[in-house]
Amino acid sequence: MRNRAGIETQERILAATKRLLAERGLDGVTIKGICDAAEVHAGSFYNLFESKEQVVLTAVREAIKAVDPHPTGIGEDHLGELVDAYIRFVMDDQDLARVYLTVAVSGGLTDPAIRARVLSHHEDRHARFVAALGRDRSDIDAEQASLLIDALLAALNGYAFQWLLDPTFDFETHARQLLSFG
Amino acid sequence: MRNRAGIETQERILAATKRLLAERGLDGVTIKGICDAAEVHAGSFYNLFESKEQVVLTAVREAIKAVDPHPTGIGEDHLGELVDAYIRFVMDDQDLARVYLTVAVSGGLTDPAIRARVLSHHEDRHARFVAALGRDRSDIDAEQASLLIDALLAALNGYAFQWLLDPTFDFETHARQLLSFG
DNA sequence: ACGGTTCTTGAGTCTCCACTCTAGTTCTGA
DNA sequence: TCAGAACTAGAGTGGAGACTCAAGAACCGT
Repeated sequence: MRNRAGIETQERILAATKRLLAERGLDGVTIKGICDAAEVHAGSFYNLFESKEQVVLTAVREAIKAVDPHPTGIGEDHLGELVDAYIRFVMDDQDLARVYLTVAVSGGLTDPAIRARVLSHHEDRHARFVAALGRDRSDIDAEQASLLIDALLAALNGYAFQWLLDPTFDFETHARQLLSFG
Repeated sequence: MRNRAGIETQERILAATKRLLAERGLDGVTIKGICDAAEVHAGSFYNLFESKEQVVLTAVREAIKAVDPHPTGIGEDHLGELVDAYIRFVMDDQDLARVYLTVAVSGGLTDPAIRARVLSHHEDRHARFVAALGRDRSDIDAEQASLLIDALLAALNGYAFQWLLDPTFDFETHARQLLSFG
């Protein structure tokens, strides 16, 4: 059983990990960095977490959960709502969004497990977007719809990446704009 | 003065560095990895290169040069030609393209110098694309043109990133498709 | 207020990395 | 061909990073 003090430091460590992940990316995070930021010594860290990997995975898992709060959710029957949901995710919890994007980007390139996860997540999203588009526009055939969604998601990802590099980039306006094409 | 043997080893080391950068990203590259891949010992490496940073920068510089062979080039007056040039860059020298993209992505997140470079390169490209669009379509005003190019470049970047994660992704077809929108 | 559990500390281990050094080998131009 | 320069091998250094450990301090149910 965990003491109140333990739970509190655990949360402090997790928060520090998220912040550092968002700031420095996967490889920029060190135990020393986390411990300094959380004002904790290495021994305490390892009393509360098994390994560096575990904190990072915990942080990432929370971020992924935040991207997709409702896998087959309500109120996302239309393309506009799906895009809105993504915009909201990015704007409402910017730190968590940065964690997700940073890890997807830096981890996707190097870690096969993360890459597989990112790609499969992309496929899921693609399917949902295509379904929504089909509902909105019955005049488009399946192949064309798939290509349109490819372009939409690519542009959303491109914007997200740009926002990662330049926090002043107006992600929301740009993302919303995309719906007026096609 | 450099011997023939030295020049050859130097090239082997540089080639290995590019391959590893493309495969593992900025942080995944180690001297040991490079030396193993190039079949060389650390002593030889440091006889031919000053530091790890130097080889990496050399590799990256070559990659950047390959992205933009003609900063104010001929035969790029139209949007289609600019997009074609980018597609050609990605398809013709895939390893170098991967180096560029990987470093832009993994370095852009962590290294302020690389980030600044990526962003300024993006701005340059944006300006050239907007100018080309203006030439093709005089009916579009400047602001609208800028937004359209934002979307086009974001989608191109998104596709490039997807191709990085999944080498079987058909970058060429998708990129070409983008021109039919807007 | 007592005893067992949980927390914290901080020095210490182990491994990996970038980089150095030296002694020996190969090249190359005169 | 031979001397000086360039190259290579491979052991070694110093530092950073992940993780451990033992001993004392704080916590908490009884």
